[in-house]
Amino acid sequence: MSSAHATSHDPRWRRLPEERPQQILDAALSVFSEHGIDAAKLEEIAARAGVSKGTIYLYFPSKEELFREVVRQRVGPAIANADQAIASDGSAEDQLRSYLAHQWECLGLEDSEGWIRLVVLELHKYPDLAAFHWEEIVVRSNRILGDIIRRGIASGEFRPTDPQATVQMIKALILMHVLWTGPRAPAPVQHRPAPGNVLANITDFVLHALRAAPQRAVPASGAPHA
Amino acid sequence: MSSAHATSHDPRWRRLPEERPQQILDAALSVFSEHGIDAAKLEEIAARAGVSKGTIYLYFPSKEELFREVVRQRVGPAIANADQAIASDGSAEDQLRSYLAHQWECLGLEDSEGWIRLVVLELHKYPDLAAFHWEEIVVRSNRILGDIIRRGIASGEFRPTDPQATVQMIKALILMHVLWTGPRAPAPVQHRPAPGNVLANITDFVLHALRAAPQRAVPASGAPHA
DNA sequence: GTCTTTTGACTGACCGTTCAGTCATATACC
DNA sequence: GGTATATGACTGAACGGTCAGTCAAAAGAC
Repeated sequence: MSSAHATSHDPRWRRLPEERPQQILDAALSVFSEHGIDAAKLEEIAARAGVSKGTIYLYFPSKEELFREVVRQRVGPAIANADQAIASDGSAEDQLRSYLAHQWECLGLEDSEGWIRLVVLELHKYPDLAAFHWEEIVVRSNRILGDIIRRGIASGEFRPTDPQATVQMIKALILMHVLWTGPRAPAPVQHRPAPGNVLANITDFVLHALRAAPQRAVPASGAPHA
Repeated sequence: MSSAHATSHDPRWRRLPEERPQQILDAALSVFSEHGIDAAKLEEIAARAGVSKGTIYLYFPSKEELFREVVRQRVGPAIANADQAIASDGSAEDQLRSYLAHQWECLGLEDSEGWIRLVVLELHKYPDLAAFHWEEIVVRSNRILGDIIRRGIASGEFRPTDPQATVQMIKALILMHVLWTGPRAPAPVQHRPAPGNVLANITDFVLHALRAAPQRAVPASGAPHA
């Protein structure tokens, strides 16, 4: 509605040069998540951003560069955030529990499943972006989880293992289960694991795999688990 | 320069109507593995089969139907085979060890990594084929592994868990590690896990996660509340 | 020669990219 | 305030490359 202006119709568009890049990046994130890199159509990104195809090229030089910018401005920070927010005190087991819960929560968000798919499936086609992603995201993320494992081993809570290998076990479980519980899971709906149980099952599996063996000389009573 | 005597040159092609379908299916398997469904080009399949593009259409009505036939005739049997060949005697732990080793061996073969990628990440675009794959391959395969788990639980070798959830843990570990050790892994070469260690690490991780606690004493060792 | 099999140029659709033109807004001038 | 002019954000038709699928003609088999 135009209060000051008495024009007969709403303008077909408004000048919003400051907001355009963000609108386009948001639209691109959702379309890339949904369809992957190659299958994402600029027409659809434009439509979701509420602009026309040509407008995208006023702000980004190409589809590939638009993709890079989405990674830098949207995805990178989101993943970095998923790795933060872990209490640094408490037992290694508690830390690991809260790490798993936080990861599961972050990866359950809207675009995560599609983006994981994209990274696993298509990112290798863009080697420099894959390298960027590896260094900036994966290495950092692995170090955080690795530190939890190492601390647990040092304190005797966890049995001695190769921390790097253990990190990969845990990530494999999380990532695969995100794919399997997401909207494009291969299983018919009625056969999918209930998302509520999955976190508990992963946590249980991981902790049993890592906990130090009981010391035989000191029998004790009571089970840590029901 | 020495042709026997009669013909002036070798024929450019021979009529091989019986062998054509197999040649095309083999070529299609390798190209689909390498590039995925959408990015696979019929020209490339034709070239690898040693025929021209038009010939494919003499034997298969469309790219999608060709893909279906590859699944039915090549991939399905291969995966079924990977699930067989497990000794049915011995302890559950031995069975699980040999199951993991056999899977790892089968999935290390040439086209496996590409197909896993394709199935996990792209198959959902073809819902009826995804349903076919689920029923014919996944359910069957999960039952075999599930039986090993159930037997181990029944015999007391493994702690009680939800067998279905456990099957998914194990499959998640195997599948993800196949992707991570394959040629299109996201990690720079020097950071990839050595394939030789991966099987041992997975086996170790899984067995520790599943083994029943020692029966006489479940100790509260370590100092969780330090 | 006839019949079967194969070829590869062709078609049409699709999509990233371009650019000449449109029009909402800002500024200059009264 | 109102009107003229300038700006540049935005549009969408058009272009060029790619690729699944077609078909008339060529090449083998007999």
